[in-house]
Amino acid sequence: MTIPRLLVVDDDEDMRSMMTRFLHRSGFAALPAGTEAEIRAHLEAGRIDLILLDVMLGDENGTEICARLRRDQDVPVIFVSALSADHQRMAGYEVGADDYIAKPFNPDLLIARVRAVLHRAQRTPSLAYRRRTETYRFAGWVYDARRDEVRSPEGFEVALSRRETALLKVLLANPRIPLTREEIAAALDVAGDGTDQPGRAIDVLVGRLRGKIERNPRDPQLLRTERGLGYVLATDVTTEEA
Amino acid sequence: MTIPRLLVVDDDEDMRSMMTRFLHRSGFAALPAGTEAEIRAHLEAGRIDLILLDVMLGDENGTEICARLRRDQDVPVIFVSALSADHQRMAGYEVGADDYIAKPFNPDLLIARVRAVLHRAQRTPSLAYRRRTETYRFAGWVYDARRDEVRSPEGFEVALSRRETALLKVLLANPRIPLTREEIAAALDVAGDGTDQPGRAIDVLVGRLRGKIERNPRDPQLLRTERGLGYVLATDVTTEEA
DNA sequence: GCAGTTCTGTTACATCTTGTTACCTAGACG
DNA sequence: CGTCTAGGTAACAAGATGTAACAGAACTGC
Repeated sequence: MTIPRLLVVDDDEDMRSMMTRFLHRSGFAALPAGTEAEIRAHLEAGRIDLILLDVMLGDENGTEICARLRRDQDVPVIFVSALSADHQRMAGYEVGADDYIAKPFNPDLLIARVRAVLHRAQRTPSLAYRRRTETYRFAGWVYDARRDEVRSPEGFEVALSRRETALLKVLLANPRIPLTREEIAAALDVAGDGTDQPGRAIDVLVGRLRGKIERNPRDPQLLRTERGLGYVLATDVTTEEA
Repeated sequence: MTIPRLLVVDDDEDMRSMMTRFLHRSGFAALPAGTEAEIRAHLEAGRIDLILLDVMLGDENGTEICARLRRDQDVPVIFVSALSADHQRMAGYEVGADDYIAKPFNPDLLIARVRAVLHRAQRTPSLAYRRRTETYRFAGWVYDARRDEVRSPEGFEVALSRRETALLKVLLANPRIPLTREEIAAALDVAGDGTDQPGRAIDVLVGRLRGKIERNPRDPQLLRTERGLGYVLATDVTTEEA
């Protein structure tokens, strides 16, 4: 079972990054999107398991977007909105929403409801009555989250620093999805204070992780560079519950 | 589509009949139940599409019932409860609920949420997403899109830059079809801003790719020039699904 | 506390990528 | 053969990325 891929649609950058961060921490892949065109592009480009859709998108309207999507897409949609009156919720369900969450929301509750919808959509087993994923495998490597240890394909244990481990987790939560330095930094700095310096910390961190998990760090096969964009874990990841 | 059959589990007779009435009015079959034994009897006796489960059932506890049901049943469950605090909701989702509705509730909203869960539960779990072609072969060369690597007929891996790889992909997608510089540029610049300068970037790029995949770059056999028109990949291409 | 070790961000410089420019060659055509 | 034009490509420049070296922070064992 691969990691669920969610689309986070919100025109507020802060809200989007906040939600993305929480989702990443909970083991989801979260892709940002701002317009209907971007949503459709993502749907065509690859598997999307669920869309978190803001109702008020500047001049756009989330419900109308959802209604149009529903004409040819059955992807699960959860509305996230500051409009919490019953008739507004009703409008959401009428255009085919799977759930409707009022802002401000409890992040843990959001995650729980995302899991519930995903479970019902039969794309991922609900983690509710199962253990949280504890083991990730990729390209022969194994990351055991419980023991917090990494083993190479040959079985040797590789010591990663805290920061390197955090980076690996972020990547494992988003296999094959290019992440910008900003996204990575945001996911690493859970207490993101927004003071994002334009330093090269992420580059150096990536280089250090490469030095430990790449066969030939000068020619990285796993942790690839997306020039002008960021980095991507260029392999599939399988997960197992403990 | 037959009429959905719901189980209404509540120990309060008034609440039960009220919910049942609303459900009937909305075209559902609503069966009352009060205990776990009754629930299981119904599940075994016939099809049940969804359970509306009160959290506080006298001396029984709805969440525990749900947790036990989940061991062998995947029937959708919506909790209906006067307990609306976040941690109480979380507890509901943790035992596998599909939704959690606080009392008192708006009957129309209840119906809408029932419909949403039913829709999601009854949808076909197909939604197979098509894999993209992963391997291209041409004139002995192999381009593995998954690994993003190119191998010469002799088996050597050839390192292409991102831009060169993109060009190769465009050509592989259009074998034997001459492409103008404008068409190539448009295909390469996904975020085509329309500002197409008449520069020689494509010519130089073609030259660089030739330098890597042509036996004799001065006498190109694969990436031919169509004088006055553009360039063409002068070979057949076979593709394989992963 | 304290000294040694490890971790992590910054900096500086090397390297890689890619578009532009300038100049050259190959064909076309008379 | 001379001229003209499209195309080839070396050289350059700008920008992005890789990484060694350094220093302060954090941590460890005592």
